[in-house]
Amino acid sequence: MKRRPTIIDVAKKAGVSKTTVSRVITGDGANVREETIQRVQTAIDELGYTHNAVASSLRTDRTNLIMLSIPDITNPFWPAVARGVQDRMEREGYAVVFANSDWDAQREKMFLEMARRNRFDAILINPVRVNNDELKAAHIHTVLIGSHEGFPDFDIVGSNSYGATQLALAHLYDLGHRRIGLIRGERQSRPGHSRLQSYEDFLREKGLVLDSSLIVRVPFDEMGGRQAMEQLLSLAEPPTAVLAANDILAIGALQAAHQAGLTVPDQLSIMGIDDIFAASATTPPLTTIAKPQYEIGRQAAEFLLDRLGEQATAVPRRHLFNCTLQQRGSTGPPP
Amino acid sequence: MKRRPTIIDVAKKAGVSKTTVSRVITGDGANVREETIQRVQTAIDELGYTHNAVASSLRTDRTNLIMLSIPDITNPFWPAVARGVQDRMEREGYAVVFANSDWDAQREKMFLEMARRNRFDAILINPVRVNNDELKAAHIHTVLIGSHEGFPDFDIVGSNSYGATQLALAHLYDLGHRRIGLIRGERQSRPGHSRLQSYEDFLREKGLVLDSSLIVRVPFDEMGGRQAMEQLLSLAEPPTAVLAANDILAIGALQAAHQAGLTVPDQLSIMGIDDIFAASATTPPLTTIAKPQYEIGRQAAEFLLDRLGEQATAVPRRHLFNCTLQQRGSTGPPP
DNA sequence: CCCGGAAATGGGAACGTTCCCATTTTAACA
DNA sequence: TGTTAAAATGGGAACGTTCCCATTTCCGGG
Repeated sequence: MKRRPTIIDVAKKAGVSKTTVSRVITGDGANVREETIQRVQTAIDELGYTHNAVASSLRTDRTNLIMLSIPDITNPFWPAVARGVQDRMEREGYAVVFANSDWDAQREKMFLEMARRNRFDAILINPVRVNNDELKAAHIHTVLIGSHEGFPDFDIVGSNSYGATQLALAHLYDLGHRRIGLIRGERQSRPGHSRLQSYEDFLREKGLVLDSSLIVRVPFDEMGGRQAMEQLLSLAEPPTAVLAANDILAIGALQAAHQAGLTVPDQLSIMGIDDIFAASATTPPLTTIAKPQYEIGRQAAEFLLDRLGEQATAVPRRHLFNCTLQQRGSTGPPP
Repeated sequence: MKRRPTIIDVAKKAGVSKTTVSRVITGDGANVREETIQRVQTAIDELGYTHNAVASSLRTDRTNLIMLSIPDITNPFWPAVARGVQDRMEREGYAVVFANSDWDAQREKMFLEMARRNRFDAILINPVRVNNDELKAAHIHTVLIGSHEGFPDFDIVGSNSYGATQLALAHLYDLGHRRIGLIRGERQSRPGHSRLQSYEDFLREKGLVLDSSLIVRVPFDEMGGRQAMEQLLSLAEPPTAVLAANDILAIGALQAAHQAGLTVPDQLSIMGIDDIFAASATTPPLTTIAKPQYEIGRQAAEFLLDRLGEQATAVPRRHLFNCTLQQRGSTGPPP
């Protein structure tokens, strides 16, 4: 008899009904005598009983499982966010599990489908390709992470990426730079867009001319950053400062600059956005814009818990954290 | 009527039995007429039916969910491994989900318990604190990742970390270094141990004296690396080369060396192990030992699939990949 | 000592699926 | 056209839990 013991076995052993056992297990011990609890507990221990969450979920329609869907687990930005999510959700008895889509629309969809079929209680997602309507059609509690436009039906937590870009550009401008390159990522379409918008607005406000050759769009990884920088340096009139849409791109750019024999920041200033771990590891350490990653995760969890409670009808909320300048060594006055 | 449609609703609509619907859904269409399949399919579409994986799992005792439990999602080593796992497992219809214990024994245990209760089909784990017997007691298919000793009952996939250390030390030795520091991590006890062993063996073999002040043990993060390096530099007779147990420690060490005004590699050589992304981003880029991360993940998945098949009684296997030297700019002859 | 209400416990039914086994339909062949 | 085996379909039980509602037990006050 290899069968796993069930609550019925426990009930039999303890000489009570399965209902009583269930009450003990769920901690719904309100109406169970202390002595009975003990008896059940020992039966559980002796049999080595383990709760079957699947059966429980079937009956209750809750799994206590939350999915955190992100595009790129390689980007250290996310683990920091995840920590905030976990700390909050685990306290409420939820387990948080990662789904890494690797920028793959197919995979993102697959995970979404999985969360739905397996009745995950909710999803936290930084969407890659999926849109508002598809998410809505999934009929699962969802909170978005990232400063996305075009998702009117969902709670969103993110950072003010428009403001972050302004902050970065202002820093470079104040140092005296007037010819500033922008390295954008190809993939993360919407925030990239918002950064572009911000860039254009900034130039307009300061009365600088918009030179489209200063805007380069590349894949969202280190190699992309390198390529972009090489392209910028090959211009007849290269920029004196470069802002990359995230630190990974910036690090790639930094490497390319070194390789080209340029001294940073004396001959060229480089900035990133995010303030990931590696940003302080480069030489010179990268000036960047820090986002409150842990807090973002935490706030997203907070929204989610509201949704999981009774706030079902609440209107979609939006919380954008402000970003702060992390001034390090990769920026300085123009040559 | 807010209720989600079930196969019974579908069956009713299509004018067939629920059994037939089930056959269509599970793709077990062997014995279903093409026309019937079509009819069921349209009913499914019209009702917007979605399969309830929870109910299915209850009946079949399979969830097609795999947990990948790792200590530190911040360490870029793991995403690379994960990719190998995912690519292989998803092809077989499994979804891979991350559990990040953050070096926390409590959390690691929690996730293990969760995988068990929720009837995950298997676990891939790089154990932090959990031991052989606890894993065995969980009664769930498990494959270990990492070169751990003390887990006689499980398949293990990892890299030859003993060999990796030898390789690193040989590189430094060949460059002429005779006084080599070792930075160990505190947490990852067993492989750290194996590295220490390797270090001692190497010195013995080369007839070098073992100076215990050259061995520093610190927390497994960047700050740890810095501390360790500061400590080593404060010695009366500091080492001419330093090997760190992983790249993160090495990067911290590199920073500390810069801060102390040392030129790497002219005045001091530094090496890491793992070859994570950031290793090539430092200045100078880090010489390190590369592990075949993707392949490790892939092989682990392969072992797991065997277990999930019929190999239940197979004797535990062990696959250690060899590592290769990634020579970059952080090592050179001693001053 | 009995009564009444609260506390404790128990017995199905239900959750949505898959599997076993039985039954019906199909089609091939004599 | 009848026979038969194979193909297609259907009905109920089972998976292990929780919930509803009924029943029993307990205990203090009259």
